[in-house]
Amino acid sequence: MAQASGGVTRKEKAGGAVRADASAAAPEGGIRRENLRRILTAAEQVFAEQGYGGATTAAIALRAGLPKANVHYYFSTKRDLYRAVLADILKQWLDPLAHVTPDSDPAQALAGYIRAKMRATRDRPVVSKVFAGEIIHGAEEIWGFLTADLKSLVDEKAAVLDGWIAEGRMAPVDTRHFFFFIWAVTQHYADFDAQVRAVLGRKKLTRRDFDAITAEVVRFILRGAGLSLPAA
Amino acid sequence: MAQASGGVTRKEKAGGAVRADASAAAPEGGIRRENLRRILTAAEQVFAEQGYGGATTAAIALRAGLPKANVHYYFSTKRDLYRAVLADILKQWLDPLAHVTPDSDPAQALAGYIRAKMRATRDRPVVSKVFAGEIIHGAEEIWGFLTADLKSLVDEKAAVLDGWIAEGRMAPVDTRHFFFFIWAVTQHYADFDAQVRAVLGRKKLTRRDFDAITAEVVRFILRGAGLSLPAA
DNA sequence: GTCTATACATAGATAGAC
DNA sequence: GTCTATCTATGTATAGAC
Repeated sequence: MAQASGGVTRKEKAGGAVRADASAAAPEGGIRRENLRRILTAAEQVFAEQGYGGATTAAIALRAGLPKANVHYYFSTKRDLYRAVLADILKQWLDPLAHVTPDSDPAQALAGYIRAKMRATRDRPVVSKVFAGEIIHGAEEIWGFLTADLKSLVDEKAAVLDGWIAEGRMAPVDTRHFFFFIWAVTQHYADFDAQVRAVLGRKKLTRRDFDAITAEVVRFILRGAGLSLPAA
Repeated sequence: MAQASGGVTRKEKAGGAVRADASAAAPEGGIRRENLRRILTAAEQVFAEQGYGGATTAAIALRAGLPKANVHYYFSTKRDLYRAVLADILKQWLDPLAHVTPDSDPAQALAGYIRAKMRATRDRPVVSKVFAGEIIHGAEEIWGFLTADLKSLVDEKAAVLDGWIAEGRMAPVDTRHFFFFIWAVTQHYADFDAQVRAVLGRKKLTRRDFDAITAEVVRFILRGAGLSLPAA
């Protein structure tokens, strides 16, 4: 409130980008940070619901609770904002694969990976939908990520699985396609949830539903790799 | 050329919809039919590439090789055109499931279904992408189809599989989710082909690639159901 | 039945007061 | 750093000559 903006004699360059200068006492610690977060969250939802083409900056601003011009202040173009949303998403996309290491038990490691993917699906379905839309429409914006980061990681983890196969610890499958199968099935429950609910005749899937589905998915995929979990 | 359009004294109602009246000798059999086909094909591609929101009637008209106004002559709104494209798609969506009947051999029948789905994926990837986009964004337009036609068909076919399970002819799986798994994996190769190509490091998947992938998919899914094909 | 020209709305983006 | 008012481009849709 008491934000005295006048009287600053120091010259300031226009167009500064990364500067996190919080002159004049930001009361609750970073309006900028807060607004960025609001915009990114809102954008993620609108892009997921409407697609890139169908999303409007007005709708994003509305959901973020900010005026339209404010969105353009932080992201000069709609495409810029879209890229930022994708960058945000990619950061968390690779994490779950950490479960898969050469010395782990195949069934346990893969089950862990699948469960992590299903958990991400349940907790942040919008993320999966934005990602899906991007790939369906050609993946122009994340082509570099797919051909570099994702490809190397898959190559690396596929090699781990190939090792397991060589040791007779799992059935001989095409390991890279095996990852595709895992992604296909897990993401299906985020991206195609409308179809899943329609066919099952459910208005909404409960947490309990999701746990049951996860167990079924794990069983199915492991069996496809000639594995199974101890009955516990 | 010699198309005498004047002199018709017969009164014609405006806004007639379904009339297939080919007055005044259509030389090569149905300009209307031909144009409708061109528009629908073009629209299918543009919707697949850009999404509903990103698609423009101008782009569709351009690809159809017709003036923009002509598109609006046949489909008064963009949404109408979109609905027509979806209707076209839904007609062929259920067909492949015909393979699955109570008296068929489980492995053979399911393999046939999976192969049919993969073939459709390869031959008409755009169809799958339009369908995917529609579901991802809430399936408003095809909700009726999903909850009625698709649901009944799945319920019916799931009952067939439940029968097989009761007879011990396949592993006990949740049969409706089993269909989700099949759709997820098969459609992944149409909808996420960009990701598949990026990770495999291939510019384009050949016909041979596709046959190999299909075989791998069949093996994987059947094994997930405790089945396998005779080695042939 | 076809197509040019155009109306009308809304989109993305910016200028400039605060 | 924020936001009202506005510019310009583009989109959907239509009127009306041919």
